[in-house]
Formats: sequence, structure tokens, C-alpha cells
Amino acid sequence: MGNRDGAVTPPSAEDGGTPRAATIRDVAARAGVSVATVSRALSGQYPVANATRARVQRAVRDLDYVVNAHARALTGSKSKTIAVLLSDIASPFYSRIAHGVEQQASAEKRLMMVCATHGDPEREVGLVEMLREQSVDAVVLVGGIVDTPEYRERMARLARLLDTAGSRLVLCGRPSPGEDLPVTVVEYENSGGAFAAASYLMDKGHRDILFLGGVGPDTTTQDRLDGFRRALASRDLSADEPGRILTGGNSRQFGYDTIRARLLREELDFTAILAWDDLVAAGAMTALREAGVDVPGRVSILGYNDEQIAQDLVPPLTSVSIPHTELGRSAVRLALHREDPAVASSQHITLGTHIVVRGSVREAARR
Amino acid sequence: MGNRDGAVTPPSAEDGGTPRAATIRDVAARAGVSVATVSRALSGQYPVANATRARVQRAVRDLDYVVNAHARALTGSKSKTIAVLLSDIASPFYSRIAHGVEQQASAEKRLMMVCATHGDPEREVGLVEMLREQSVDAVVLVGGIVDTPEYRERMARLARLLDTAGSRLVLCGRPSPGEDLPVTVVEYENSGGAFAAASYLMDKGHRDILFLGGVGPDTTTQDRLDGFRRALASRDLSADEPGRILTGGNSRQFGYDTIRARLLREELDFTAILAWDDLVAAGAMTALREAGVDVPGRVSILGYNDEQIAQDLVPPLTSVSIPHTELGRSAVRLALHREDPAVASSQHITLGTHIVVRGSVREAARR
DNA sequence: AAACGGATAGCAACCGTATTCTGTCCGAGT
DNA sequence: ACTCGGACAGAATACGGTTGCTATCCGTTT
Repeated sequence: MGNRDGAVTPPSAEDGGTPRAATIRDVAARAGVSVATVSRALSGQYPVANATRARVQRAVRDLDYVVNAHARALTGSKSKTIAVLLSDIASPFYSRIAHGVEQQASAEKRLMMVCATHGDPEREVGLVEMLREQSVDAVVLVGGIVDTPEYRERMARLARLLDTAGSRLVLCGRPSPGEDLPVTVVEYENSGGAFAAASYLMDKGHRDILFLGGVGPDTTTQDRLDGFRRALASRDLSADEPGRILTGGNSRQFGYDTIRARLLREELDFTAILAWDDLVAAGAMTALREAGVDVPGRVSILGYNDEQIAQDLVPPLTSVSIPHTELGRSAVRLALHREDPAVASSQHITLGTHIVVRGSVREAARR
Repeated sequence: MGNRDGAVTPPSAEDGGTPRAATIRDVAARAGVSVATVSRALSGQYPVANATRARVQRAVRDLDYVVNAHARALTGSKSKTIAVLLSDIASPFYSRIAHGVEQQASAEKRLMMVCATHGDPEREVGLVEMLREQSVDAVVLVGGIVDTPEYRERMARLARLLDTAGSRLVLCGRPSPGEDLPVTVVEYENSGGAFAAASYLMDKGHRDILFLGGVGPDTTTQDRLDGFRRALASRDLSADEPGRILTGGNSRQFGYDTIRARLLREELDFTAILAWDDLVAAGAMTALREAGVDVPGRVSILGYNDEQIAQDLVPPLTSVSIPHTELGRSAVRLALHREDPAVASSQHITLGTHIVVRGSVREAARR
């Protein structure tokens, strides 16, 4: 009776076709125990004699066995996976949030799926459908949207569907769709951030401030505009004078084009810019430089997001920092521990932002 | 009798606990057909009467049924998922590759998992183990490594293990571990790119060129150094004069510190820099600016990777562009269609790079 | 000495789908 | 009228694990 030694034998008896991966049955056979015993020896949740456990472990190593996650998920109905849906993984904003999700997921022994929606709500719904099939632990939807009744209904529906599938819907950086829904919401201070940013500029003596970038009905834009308006109003200024709020895009090109056109058309009738993000700011700075306008001597500029690029612009860009990583981490943490009394009550949180001071803002010149 | 209309009834008969998600059985019961018929009506691979199909589809909609991906994977042994392992999802280099992977995965109706290794080979192996449990379609390992016999053995082992699990190992941006292994390799021209870059600088009259950044034994560094050496040698210059090759780091800070120290310690004894990547270049440019050295008037600088940041530096950075997205796409495409005769023979490809000309390189000043 | 109970291990019943194998019905061909 | 084959639907089984229940062995307790 051979095979007393540890020689590795192929899992399949017959040698005809392609070798299959080893199953729990192969392990059981090799260790000379039942399938149930193998399962228990590996799970560690059930008493198994040390000698038996050793034999099983030996067989596992010999056969390079790993459990079949699908078979396991089938009985347990948990798949140890977190999914993130974002508009574009290559964007620094989203990839940093994904980074946070990954950190926490990894810490909680979960894998992470990443799906790109390209900003298309229909595709988003379609992807959630696919993820529902996966019985993922949580689905994190990232990024601003247009807040309409239709949006709220859509999210409410997804929340309920995911809930009955045992998954948790997490909205990250977008508003809550309503009360009493099985949903986790992790936001960051857009209104407050813009308020602080505008106040900071006004503290430096600026009165003629441009709000540059953003797309109209999007909640993120609306919230920031709200903060901007409140800040100006608190100093008895109006944000709604013509030509002060320049939304309509959020790309580098938009920042460049808009400021360039403004400089060609008008007097230099502003002393500061609050930009949608650092990229828009970069575009604006390029246009200003080309026009010979000194930054920050003549015009101060404040970015948003505090991206990598901020410190390499000339001058280095002062920017509103968003806790990207913490957003991602919180999303996962709150979703997974939603039963835990410590966090059960905080299924809707709002993280703060802060200004990182560099060199692109200076006291306004006297009028 | 009963329920002739389309009234929605809960999937579970008893109403006690939390509602479960609908299963194929629920659908079958509601449509008044067998489970097998539902499966077939939905797969479309088998003749089903139109009336029956309609009833099934109706039931599916009423119950918000989606198949259980795990159950399906269990019979089919395919999970419709691609996994990417990279060092850090927040880095632009990796996130752009992930972007390409996502594009192709999405086009092939696959989901994408993203795992972060933080550059730790052990963690990489551990993650592959987890992914083997998932019977993923392909596992894409991204990023340079140290090419040792031990590395090759490790990869060979993973390749075989994944192969018997029906998955494909893809190495992206790292060398092939050897012949006759079930592995797909997608590289990009490091040696060639550095050769072209150095040649471009020399075409502009530069003779004293610094190679700035990279970590010693890493294959990517070695390949680029090789290209750099070959280029210089082709013009009868030696790359190995002291102080010409400055490796030891690949961060912005490294670029800044190294150039700053050099300028403090030595004469300005170079006219051009070939940087490891755009970030290192940005750091170097900051150090040069602080020292009052004009770029590109006095020193030209060439970046690598052509990241977003390149166009916003002052001056805009000329850089070697790597086909990040195409790397990711090819990785997935080749892995999934490896049986297809059209690509079966090209399981090891090398994509080219090119120089994107902006404003950071100028003719060298006459000596 | 008999009964008891803790420590282990095996049997078998699921988990939700896909698929093979049968079986029925019905129209068409002879 | 009878047979034959195609179209369709159902029963049964396989996929790879997990887990409740049962069975055995043996040292203890009364």
C-alpha cells in the first residue's frame, strides 16, 4: 500500500484530460477522513483532534487545495466582497476614495470590486444588478448626482433590493434619498468647505471672488454654491452679481477657456478665484500666466480636493482638502458593522474638510 | 384560481423573519413552471414556448429576481471576474492601468476586482491565493519587480496553480518567468523608451545628462538604465561616469532632495535630466527653480509616464508616454481569448512608448 | 458496575443553478 | 390510421461546501 510518504499525486484518479483543481473530497480522501471533518478542521470552529487536523493540513498542502469561494458563499450567503461604483477609476478624486475602500476592505478581510459607471445612471443601476447577483457585502456608490425625486426613488429601490439580498447600499459623497431606508450615507462638507474657502479669501481682503467650475444641477455644485453664497452674504456681499458664478464644466480645459475668455472680454474685475478643483485651478492659472497676470500678486486662487498636482503648480496651490481616504474607509466600516451598537446609530455621517495653505493666496491689493 | 392578476406576493410563504431574496424556485412557483424551465427561459439557449417565456419573465420582474452568481459559478466553474493586483490604487500609474483593465473587462461582460499589494511579494502571493478561491477568469499582476530565480519560481508556481483552477495569470509590466508556462505577459518598452529619450536629448545637443530616480534591482529601473547606457554608448559617451546615474528613490521628494543636494555640492555640471517619472521631474524642477536655474534655458528635463501633472508644470513637461490603458486592455483581452488562434500565438507582447513634446527640453547651450 | 457525558467523526440534508435524461403532446408523412 | 420526429417541459442529478443530527469511543461519576 503505497503513498505512505508525502509524494504528491494528482487529485484526479484518471489521467486523461486537463487536471482539475483539488476539491474538499480529494483532501478528505487523501487524509483518510470524511468531507465534513475536512471542512471543520479548516474552519476551526469545531473540535477536531490534533492528529486529524495535522493530517488534513498536510493533505491540503500536498494538493494545493483552496476552498471554492462560490460553494462557500452558496451556503453562507456571504461573499466577503465590497463593491465600489465610481465614474472613472483613473481620476485622482475617485481613485483616492477607492484607495480608502480598499484599505478598510482589506483590514476586514474582504476583497474589493471596482466598477466604472462613466457617470451614467442607467449603467449604475445595471451594475448594481450585477452586484446583487454576487451577494456582495456592500455596494458603495461614489460621487455627486442630480438630486431629483426620480433619483431618490431609484436609490430607495436599490437600497431595498440590496437589503433583501443581504447587502448594504452606501452612498458616498451624495445625499441621502430619505429616511427609514436601509442605507448608509457618508458625505463630506461641501457647503461648509466652500463657506470656509470663501471666508478665507475674504479674510485676506478679497471682495471680488469668482466661483469657477462645476456643473449646474449636481448636488456637489449646489452645496458648494450654497456655502459660497452664505459666506458672501455673511459679509454683506451678493454672490449673484452677473459674471461671478462661472459654472458649466469641471475640466482643466474649462478653467483655462473660461478665464481666458474672461480676460479677453472684460477688465480684470476680480481679485480671487475659488476653483471647482485643482485641475480647473491649474487651467485658470495657465490662462492667467499667459495673460501676464501675476498669481498670487494680482489674483489669488484657491483650489479644491488638494490633489497631488497642487504642490507642483507655480505658485503651489492653496486648496480645500477632502478626506478621500477616510470617506472610503468609513463607507466600508459603517456598512459592515451596521449591527454593532457603536455605529448603528451613525449610519449617516458628514466628514469635515480643511484648507491646506500653500502659496496661491495673498492679501488683496488695495483698491 | 387565485393570483390570476399580477399582484406582487412576497417570495417566502411564511412571513415571520426577514424577507429573503427570490430564488429560481420562487420564480418557478409563481410562473407555474418547473425550475428547469425558468433556467432555460432565462438562458435562451434552449427552446421554450413564447407564452411560457413571457410568464417567466413576468414572474422575474414581479419578484425582482436575479440569478445567484455563486450558484451559477458553481456549476459553470466560471466567475466572470478579472482581478488586478497592484501596489497602490491611488497612484496615477496604476490607476490608469486599472482603468484599461476595467474598460476591457466591462466590454467582455466581466467584473473587476482590485487588490493592493503595497509592493509586498508575500501579500501578493496571499492575495493570489484568495483569488484562486474565487476562480477568477484572470489575475493581472502589475508593476516591476526584482528579477531573481526566486521570483521566477514563485511566478511559475502561481501560473500553474491558477491554470489548474481555470484562471490565467497575466504579468503586466514585468518580465516573463520562463518558457512553457501558462502565463500571459504584457510589457512595455522600458529599455527602448529610455533609449529614445536619451537620444532625443542628445539630438538637442546635450552631452551631460543625469539619470534621476529608480530603485536599484527593480527590472524597470534596470531596463531603463540599459536603454540609457545603450543610447549614450551609441554616441561614444559613457553612462557610468560618477554622479551621472542617481537612483535610490522614485518620489517627488527624492527628485527634489537629490537635485538640491547636487546643486549645493557641485558645479552645475549637467545640462539635462532624464527623470524616472513626472513626479521626480516635478521635484527636480522645484529644486532647480529654487536655485535660480532656468528650465529649459539652462537645464532641460524629460519626464516619464506622461501623467496629468506634466502639462501643468512650468514649463510644461516633455515626457515619455506609456500606453497605460492599452496595457490593461491587452492584459484582459489576451488572457480571455488565449484559446482563440488569432491571439494564441501572441501571449507575450511588448507595447511601444513615445515622447510627448512640451516645453521642458531645449537645445543645449554651446559649451 | 452501570450510567453518563464529553470529545470526535461521519451521514445526509441542504444552498441555487445548469444540464442531462425522459416523457408527453402533436402535427406531418405514408 | 399509424408511426415518427420535433418541440417543449419536468424530474433528477451534479457542482463543492457547510452544518445539524447521529453514532462511537472512553474516561468519569455515582
